Amino acid sequence: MASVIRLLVLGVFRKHGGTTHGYAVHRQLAEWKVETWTSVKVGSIYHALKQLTKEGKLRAIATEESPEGPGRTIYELTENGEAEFFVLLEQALSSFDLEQLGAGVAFMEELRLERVVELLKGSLKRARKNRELLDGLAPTVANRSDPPHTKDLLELWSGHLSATASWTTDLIRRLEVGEYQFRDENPPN
Amino acid sequence: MASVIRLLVLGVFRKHGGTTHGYAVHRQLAEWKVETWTSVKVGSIYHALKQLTKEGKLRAIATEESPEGPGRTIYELTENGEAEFFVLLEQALSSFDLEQLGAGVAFMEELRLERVVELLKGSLKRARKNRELLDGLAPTVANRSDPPHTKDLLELWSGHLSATASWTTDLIRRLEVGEYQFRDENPPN
DNA sequence: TCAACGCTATTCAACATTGACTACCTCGGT
DNA sequence: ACCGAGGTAGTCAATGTTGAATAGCGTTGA
Repeated sequence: MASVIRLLVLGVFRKHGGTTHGYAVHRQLAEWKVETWTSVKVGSIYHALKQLTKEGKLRAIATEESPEGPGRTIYELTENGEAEFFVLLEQALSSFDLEQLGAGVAFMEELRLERVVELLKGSLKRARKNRELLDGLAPTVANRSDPPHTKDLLELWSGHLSATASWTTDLIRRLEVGEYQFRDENPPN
Repeated sequence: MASVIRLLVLGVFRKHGGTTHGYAVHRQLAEWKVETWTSVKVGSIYHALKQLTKEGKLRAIATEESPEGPGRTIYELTENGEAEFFVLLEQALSSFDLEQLGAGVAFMEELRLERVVELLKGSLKRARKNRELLDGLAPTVANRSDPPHTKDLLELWSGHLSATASWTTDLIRRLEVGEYQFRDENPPN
């Protein structure tokens, strides 16, 4: 699932009014400390730009000679790209993969609050189901002390899913008590 | 870090006496339920075999016409490959990445018990340090309720590291009370 | 008997990722 | 005046990943 970088790139384009260049994306992601909660690398940004362009989700509109340093290629978000953004966003918020889920949360206010809660509850359900699956597998594998220690490994993942689930639960609670301001809400007075 | 698949492949070779073919590796990994605790895919096995061969860590010794189905290429583990296995194994047991750590644990009895405990303690220390780093970053980022919600995302990772750390702590405890049988130990009587 | 399915065993092309490299500019210090 | 560090902006080749495709063989049930 390589869609994290694509979601991030498209999200930055929206935040920047639909028009930017690679380095600005880079700076924005750095400002957001994205390296701490994903494994995206700088090089991938430019690849994503090219790939998204090839797919008609971005359009290269100019090569600006920047005052400082080399010229930059300016891209523009297309309608197709907008659509892709929302597809990826919904996917991300439905996932229980750390990076995916994180990237989704970063842009969650682009959806309606109710929709976000709905998707997160789906993610939670899936995480729990997966956890039960792992726990259910445990009796079918060999002893904990026998290599390759599948039982131990299943527990490692189970614990990880558990941690994700409680974080998500907490986030849903905060969303439901209105701790986050969404565009379509009235501010509390 | 793509080394998980390489460690797994080399590990299967050792378990199979240093000589096997791709499909056997595939079956072994399936038997170990590796898909549940890593994201390795079948296709990657064959790539790893070729790459390791190019690097002199495996040697293609024959193309056997198998009784059922197509012919299989038999590979043999070289001395170079043995060395690589131990490098990757130590790396994996020092990591706090889920897949990496898991793959390391799967083959941990190839090292001495004391060494495994030492490496796991290192991993634990690194995980804790990383967690502190994330927690230390929290005050420097914007409000939890401001996009991209970096604070929330840092907490997600912090929780994840926490879960990994307690699993590792538990494993170390079990290792230290002798719940796992290592080759160089005397069986308890 | 024979079609459909699933197992055996691998290849391949398309796509993604990475890190190193290029190259240009500014600014502060010596 | 010149050097080095660091910011700006991106390319590229090597490497890795994925899913689909290929293709032969055995089994089973209609």
